[in-house]
Amino acid sequence: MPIERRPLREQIREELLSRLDRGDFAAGTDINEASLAADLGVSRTPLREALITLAGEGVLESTQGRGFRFAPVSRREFRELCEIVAALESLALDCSDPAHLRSIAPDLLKLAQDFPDNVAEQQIIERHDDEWHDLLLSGCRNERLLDLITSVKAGMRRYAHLIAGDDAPLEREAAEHRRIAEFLQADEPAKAAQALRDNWINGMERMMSRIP
Amino acid sequence: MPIERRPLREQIREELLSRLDRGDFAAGTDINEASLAADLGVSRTPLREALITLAGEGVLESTQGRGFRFAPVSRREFRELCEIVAALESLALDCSDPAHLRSIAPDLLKLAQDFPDNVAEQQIIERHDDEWHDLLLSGCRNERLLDLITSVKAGMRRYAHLIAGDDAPLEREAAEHRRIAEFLQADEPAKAAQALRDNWINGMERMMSRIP
DNA sequence: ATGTAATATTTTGTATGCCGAATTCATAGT
DNA sequence: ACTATGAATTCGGCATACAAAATATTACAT
Repeated sequence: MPIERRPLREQIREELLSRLDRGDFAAGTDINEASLAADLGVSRTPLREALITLAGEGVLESTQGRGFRFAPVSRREFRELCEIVAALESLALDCSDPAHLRSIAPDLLKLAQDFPDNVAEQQIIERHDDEWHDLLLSGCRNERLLDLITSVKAGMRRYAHLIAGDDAPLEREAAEHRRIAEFLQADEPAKAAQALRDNWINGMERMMSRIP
Repeated sequence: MPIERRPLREQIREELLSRLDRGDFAAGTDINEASLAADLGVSRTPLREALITLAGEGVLESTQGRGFRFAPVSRREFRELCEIVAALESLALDCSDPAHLRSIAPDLLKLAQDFPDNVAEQQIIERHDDEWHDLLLSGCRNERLLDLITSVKAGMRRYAHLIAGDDAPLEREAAEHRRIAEFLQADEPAKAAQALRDNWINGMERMMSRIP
């Protein structure tokens, strides 16, 4: 087996993102590099490198002399992010091979149907949703676009833990996923792309009330 | 006057990008951190921070143990970037205040007409083109989107110096800009957005032959 | 008591140093 | 002559050390 050898900065970045998912960090509060580095068991150098990448992705803010802090959440920014991801994922569908889309349609349908069954834990649901979108975009031939989508979605993880509870929206989410998959199966990619954009906009509106 | 106080990493990033515009760096060749740092008169630390940022924007690549290199150019990647920027700028138009768009239309028209006059120097032309697009997007209310566009365009700077020479494409570029401005003046934002997307796709095709 | 100035402390930003991995060059064996 | 193996060297990754800025604290004056 090939043993894992990746830069510390990447591992740190992922650790910070997953802590973010758990809602560990209070938005807007400053990050103390020394204490966080000690907590993670690394030195400040790779930590700062991770912080800088996260700042580039919009997860963090920084100001001269005051270091980094988790960017505060806002309805406005969440709307902006959703609009962006909607456009990007829609473009990704356009860049995909229609034949491939048809071939994955059954799996997408199946995944969408499994959705409401295991509403056990929050983390599971998010994973499930990500998995669905990843599969949807798996046929996209625009590599740069996929990277970009991943990066923008990282900026949305600050909002992830706000979804907790409330099952009703999930069923609608699943219904919309089914709808998209059906369009793909029927070989109507344009309609699927439109439904995908709608899905993001609807999901945004469902979230809005939960954001301060 | 408020004296400029910005992190070194940002100044370094911009210096590297402007060197890129001048075609100073051969794509694909490895970067030697120590010598580049010495050349810039800074230490490796802020240089690496700038390199990491640029890698996040797709300007550089990095592999474990081999450090950073300027990502090689390819027709494929250039097409991918153009498709992305076309979609993003189009979205930015959608997010703009129609009234504001109408109000800047005359200026956009004027700028587009000035275009072919001063074909003196390459740098001037690029600045001019950037200025036009910046003005076009100046009414966009999606801040995150504007940042993202800036970031993606940074990744396109590797292709900038390939445009040198050849005036014919520039006139077509100017004509397309005029067309977009006219749609805005006529209060037809949807058609303007379509023309903008066409502009990027056409510009891409004009460039294609120049990329190895 | 409150505001301000001077100082101390904390924390970021930058520089330097060390270690290990990766590449290169040399040498030996086929 | 060519490949393979090992030594030497270069270079990136990470840690540590230092410098500068910002914040907190205290003393003093009004």
